[in-house]
Amino acid sequence: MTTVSRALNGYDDVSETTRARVIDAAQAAGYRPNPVARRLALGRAEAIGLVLPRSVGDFVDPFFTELLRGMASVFEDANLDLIVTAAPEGPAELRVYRRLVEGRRVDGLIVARTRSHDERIEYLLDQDFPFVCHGRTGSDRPHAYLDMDNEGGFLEATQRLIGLGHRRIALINAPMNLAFAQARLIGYERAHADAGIEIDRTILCESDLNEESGHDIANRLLDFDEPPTAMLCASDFTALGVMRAVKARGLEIGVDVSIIGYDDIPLAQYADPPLTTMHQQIHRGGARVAEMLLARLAGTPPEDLQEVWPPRLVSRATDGPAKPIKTPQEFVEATT
Amino acid sequence: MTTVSRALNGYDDVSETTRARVIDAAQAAGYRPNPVARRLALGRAEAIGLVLPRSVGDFVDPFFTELLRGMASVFEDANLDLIVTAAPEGPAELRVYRRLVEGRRVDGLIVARTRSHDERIEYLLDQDFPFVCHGRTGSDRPHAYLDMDNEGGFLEATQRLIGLGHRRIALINAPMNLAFAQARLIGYERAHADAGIEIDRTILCESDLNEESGHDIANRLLDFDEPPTAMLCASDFTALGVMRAVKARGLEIGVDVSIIGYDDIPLAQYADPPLTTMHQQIHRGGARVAEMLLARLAGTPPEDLQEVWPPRLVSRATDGPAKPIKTPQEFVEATT
DNA sequence: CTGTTAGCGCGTTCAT
DNA sequence: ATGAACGCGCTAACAG
Repeated sequence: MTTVSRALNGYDDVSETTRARVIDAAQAAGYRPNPVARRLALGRAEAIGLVLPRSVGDFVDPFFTELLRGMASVFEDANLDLIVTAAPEGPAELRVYRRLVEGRRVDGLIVARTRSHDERIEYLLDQDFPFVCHGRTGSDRPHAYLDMDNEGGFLEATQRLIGLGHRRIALINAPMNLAFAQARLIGYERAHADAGIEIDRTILCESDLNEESGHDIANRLLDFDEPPTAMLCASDFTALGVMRAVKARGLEIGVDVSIIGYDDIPLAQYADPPLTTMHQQIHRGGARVAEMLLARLAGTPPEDLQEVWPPRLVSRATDGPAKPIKTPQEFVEATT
Repeated sequence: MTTVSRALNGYDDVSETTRARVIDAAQAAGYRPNPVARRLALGRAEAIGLVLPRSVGDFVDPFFTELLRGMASVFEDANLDLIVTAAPEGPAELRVYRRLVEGRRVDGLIVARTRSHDERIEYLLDQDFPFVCHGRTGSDRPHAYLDMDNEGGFLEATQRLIGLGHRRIALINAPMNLAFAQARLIGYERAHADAGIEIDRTILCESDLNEESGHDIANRLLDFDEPPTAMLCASDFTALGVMRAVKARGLEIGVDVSIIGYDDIPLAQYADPPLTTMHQQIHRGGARVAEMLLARLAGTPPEDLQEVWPPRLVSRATDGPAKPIKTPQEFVEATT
């Protein structure tokens, strides 16, 4: 019985012939070690947890399935179960984390949708519990994360618009409690600072990451005396809403108003006109986060598990050169 | 020690005062029963499995997150872990099921995206393993399921189009190996039979449930000598692709061509024009499936766990009366 | 009503 | 290189 365990778990103090014999016998008898007994003996849960966050407009977020799929196969290969729970933001959320951690139900956690001040992360750090974030957070204590370079992405997108001559670029950001929203604002600001352009704070907005919200905000912006000539959106869904508002006013997208989205959802390339946006590899990101957690559990210090992936600008047809702004003088000339 | 277990697990052979004392002490000491030890003693996994299927165009499926969320809270309240894995269709998929079932990693399973002939279901029935399907399948052996009434939904949608005077209604269905695709075809056929309308099989198509596929199929249909006056789509994404193709030809949606989608994705109401489609409550469905599995584990026979929910037609602006078909005679009169 | 004892099925010391 | 005995932390059967 002992030998069986040692053979199956690949110990080196068992002869190869014996091992082969054991494996054959196990195969023939259809024997599978009971994972629960194994877990009790080892004192490990052999499971990883992921808590699905619920925030506004989350239905529109096709990412979690993709993220899950990316992670699932990695964990499966490592013989770890992936346990998924759900919790709304707030005290209930932390209770779920406590149950998982203090109930020793999981050996590690993936924290998704990080917030700039994130109590979940502070809690896990306090408990010295292994985890990897998908996204960054404000905490200065070392921890593992994989994040997209939101700052760089918005820097690039903003620079592109500035390069096209735009000077009034609205930012339709995500809710500012989300860490990536802050990063994006910084990228946006940096591009302006580098170009020596002053930002009009009245055209900085927060959206709920869905179509309707983008539509409403765009309408508000277009009502301004001096509306923005370009709008930089936090998600493609937001951008689609913006496009709808712009079209409804008879303005031409990419000519009268330039629009850039974020995420590169499959629909983006089929929008009318096709949407310029930033692409990121969700599936591969999920797999990588899982691998990082494996490394963390194997002892790699968190400082060595910090990655930032660049998004890729996908240039399509919703952005174009800024219309030269007419001076009052020119305006008179043009209309007479 | 025994008393502790009995008190905490709510047995009735322990005095209330003792129970209170035990609970207080447990609270004070921060004691949490070790779930792994409990599982070993009970011989249960206290976990439920869900295998994410991967098929064509799945990225566009925003449902799984919603479905997961619906299930997760129910299982959490029942102290069951929800274990999520992923597998592509095929032999690998069945291996994942085997690992879960034969490795005693879960007490029950949710089977999503059922196929008309579904080996997963046959396997689970053979093993006499508890499970609930989200969707139906061709098996005649009794098993638990929650399904949307796809047949009724497409019956209703088709009847609506027929009522509007349409006689050439294209069906842009999902891949026919999926059970719901077959049900939808039947609903479509029944509506035609009831109205005494012959179906032209050349306008029956299969799409990949995404925008691009809908676009391509619509273009093919519109090239016909006698193109359909209405198109019934398997998903809203498909319908959006159809709309794009129709618009590109300068045809007016809801006038020249009527379109009905399926799913009522959030974007549907903001499409141009707003999309008529069928709505279903994914989140509540997920919760219900979870409850049904709980009942199944508690001993309810599968025959008593079969539910079919009606989808709801959401009438918006992509469908309208069929243009009266001109006879050659009328055509001559109209053009002279 | 409550305490004692055995056993769930592994992994792992310690002998051999 | 292998086998015997113990323990992981809990629940359940059995006494008291």
